[in-house]
Formats: sequence, C-alpha cells, structure tokens
Amino acid sequence: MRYSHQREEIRRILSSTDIHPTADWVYEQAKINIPNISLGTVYRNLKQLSDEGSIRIIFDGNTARYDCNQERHDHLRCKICGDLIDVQLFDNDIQKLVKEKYDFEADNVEMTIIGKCKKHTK
Amino acid sequence: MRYSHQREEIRRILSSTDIHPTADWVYEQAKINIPNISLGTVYRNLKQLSDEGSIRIIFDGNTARYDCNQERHDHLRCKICGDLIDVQLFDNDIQKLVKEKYDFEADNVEMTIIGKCKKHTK
DNA sequence: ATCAGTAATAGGAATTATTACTATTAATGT
DNA sequence: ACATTAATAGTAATAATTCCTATTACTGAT
Repeated sequence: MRYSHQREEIRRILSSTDIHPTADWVYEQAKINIPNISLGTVYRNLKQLSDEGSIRIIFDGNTARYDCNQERHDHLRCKICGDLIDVQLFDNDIQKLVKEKYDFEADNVEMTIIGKCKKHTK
Repeated sequence: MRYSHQREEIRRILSSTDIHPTADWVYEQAKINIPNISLGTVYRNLKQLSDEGSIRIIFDGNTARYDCNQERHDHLRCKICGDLIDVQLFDNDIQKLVKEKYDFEADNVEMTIIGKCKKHTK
C-alpha cells in the first residue's frame, strides 16, 4: 500500500477524536483540508486502515462507525440516544472461553451490548 | 394490534427455522404461501414482532437478521463465512455488571462476538 | 530530474437495505 | 351487514455503501 495524502488525513482525523464517527462524518471533516476528496476515497481508506489493523469497524445498527482506540475494549450502545460508550468489561479470558467452548477464534475487537444508558433511567 | 394473515405467516416462518434470516429471506419464503405479499409488509411486521418481544433483531454488519430463539443467548459471527452461531456465553450476571459499573440497563438480547469460526482454523 | 508503471483518486452511477407514501383491502365491534 | 380504521400492496424515496472509469500522482529505476 503506497502513501497517499488522503489516507494520512483520514488517519489523522480518526486519531484526533474519541467519538465513533461514521464514514460521512469523516468525509465532512476531510473536506476541510481536502475540499475535493470523494466519499468513495473515504470508504476505501477506512477499509484499508481497518484491514491493516489501525482502526476498528463497529457495526452500529445499519451504519458503520470507526474507532481508533487501540486498547482492548467493548462497547455499550444506547438504543435510545444512540451513544456508543467505550468500556472495559472483560479481560481477554473471553477469547480463551469461546476458543475452548466453541473452537471460535474471537478477534479482540468487537463486542457490543445494547441497552439503555444512564441518561434514560428515571 | 389486530390479527393479520401476513403477520401470522411471518411468525410461522421465523419459528420454523434456526438460521437467522434476513428480511429478504423471510419475504421469499412468505411469497410461497402469499404470492403478492409486499416487502414493506414483511419489514413492518418484523418490527412489530420485535416490539412485542416475539423475536429479536440482530444487526449483522449492515443487514438486519431476525431470531426467534427466546432463550437468553449470545451470537458468534464468523467474519469469513458469515455464519451466526447461537451460544450461551454468560449468565445474566453481565446485566448486573454493566448496571453496577456503568449504570447501563442492558437488554438481555444482543451481544455478538466477531471472529473466525472453526471451519477456518487450519 | 525525468520517465514509465501502476496504485490511488475524483466524480458519478449503481446497488443494497430499509423506510415512507397512498389508495385499496380486510379485520373487528356493533 | 355495515362502518370504522388498521393493515396491506405496490411503488417511490432515502440512506449507506460499493462499483466504475478516466485521470492523477506516488515510487523506483534510469
């Protein structure tokens, strides 16, 4: 994979935020410095960055979100406000568990629990 | 919610399979008995069945899948073959854990771990 | 530094999944 | 049976993503 200005800008944008942006949000940000960047380029590079392990893709309902938090962590998705909260729920024993029990090689990358966050508990 | 032939057929189709079908698969099956059923009807009823708690929606990448397995369970999604495997990983302590730690009210409904299933371990 | 080879891009079209709209149909209480 | 109105069929619209193609721009070798 050879260098591209666009890819580095996308990488920079992602690593400068702790929200879990959608491709479109990244696109809007990228346009600030590269006005004629195309959405296809954003998608292609997000996929490449994900393939090389620099970022994670989180499937949030029917839109993808991107996360550059490299530490092993899980997500809580609030089904009311849509917030995606980084948490550290399990140690890596969970990978051992599913390997032993189901011979399944879990990435340490994606686990999302859906529910209601504290903003909506009355 | 009043009775409809279409909804009962959709309910029947879902409860007769243990795959985790997409809306389109349900639509194709439904057309066997109700040839002029519309896809919108399938989506509407899947949503209603989900709202009333009869089925679960599983967000699988960017397509929704539907699951009528009423017992508390988790999913392993294989990112190679796309299989969605029902497993019993955690007891309900996980709900207690996220409630105590993050004041987050987890449904007992959706938790998916992504990785490689045993078919792809060489 | 120029140049050739070829990845990567921009811009737009195409695709896929899903939701919205509306006139018609059919379930339900009287 | 009949009026009410929820549910439907059919279609249009939307949203997210991928695909296509001519052009641009990295990179390694001259």
